[in-house]
Amino acid sequence: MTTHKATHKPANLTKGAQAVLDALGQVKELSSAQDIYGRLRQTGEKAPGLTTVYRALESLVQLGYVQAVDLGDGEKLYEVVEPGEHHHHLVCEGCGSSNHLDQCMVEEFEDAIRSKYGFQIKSHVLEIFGVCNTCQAKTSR
Amino acid sequence: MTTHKATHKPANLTKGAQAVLDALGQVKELSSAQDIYGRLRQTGEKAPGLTTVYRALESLVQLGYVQAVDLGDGEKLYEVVEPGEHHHHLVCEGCGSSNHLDQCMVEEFEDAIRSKYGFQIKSHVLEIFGVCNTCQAKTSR
DNA sequence: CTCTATGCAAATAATTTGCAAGCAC
DNA sequence: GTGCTTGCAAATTATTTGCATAGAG
Repeated sequence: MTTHKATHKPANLTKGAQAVLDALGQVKELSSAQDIYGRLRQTGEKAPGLTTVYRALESLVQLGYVQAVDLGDGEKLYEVVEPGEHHHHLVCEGCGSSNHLDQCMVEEFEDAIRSKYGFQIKSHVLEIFGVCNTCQAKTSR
Repeated sequence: MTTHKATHKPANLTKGAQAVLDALGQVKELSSAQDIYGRLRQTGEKAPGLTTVYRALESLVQLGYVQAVDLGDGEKLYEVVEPGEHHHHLVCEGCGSSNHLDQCMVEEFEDAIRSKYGFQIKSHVLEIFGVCNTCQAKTSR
């Protein structure tokens, strides 16, 4: 499986969007807009404002560089993805960590759904909650 | 094996919760807390307050009579389900309608995920967005 | 100069919380 | 009376918008 791993060099990005993308690229965990804003404030001295962060995220999502994830707790989370890609998470209720599923099971069903319901899939949301390996050990202690 | 298909008669519900459950049972579409609140105000003369609606929904979800759905647009939607059940939706971006998937594809993967990632699934979220049959016809016009 | 990007403050919107009154048993 | 339920208003939180300034070409 040749995943043609060519991380498109982000271009045409505003300064703010670039800063946000960088900040987002430095963390492995999902981050909220406010997280990013906070992180930028600490790191740089000339950090973009919250408004800019929101606007930057909006365009980055639009451009496909960033994926938005909504875990239902009132704030959206973001993470960097390969342009056009997307993925889903295993969110641990114990430690709050989230790992990517290396494969999107929904796509396997797209054809079936299309033919069964006559529904053409444009996008989807899939997040799985539970207890990760590590936390299972801790809990059963 | 008697499939004992007895729609558990909701008991022990507060007046408010009962009203909310009734209102929710009368609509086929997903409804927001505010929707329900509005509907209750119109219908009855002695309608519960917004606070009560929120609190009722919270307990109904807890009890398993109602399922909460978050489509990522900032407000949670609710619908009545058989106690303990849950299901996912095909949400049409054209007309906003949403239909249930008659089967939860995620459950088929639970074992695979458990053994592959050592992750124990407690719950999950799956919503599919696209264009329904009807709207495809309209759009291609 | 002209246009887009940015930032601050104010505006929204959904939901939650504090607290006093109402009802059930 | 005691305790759970309710409702109103105020508080909270995330996000958006108005508007005026700063920066790029």
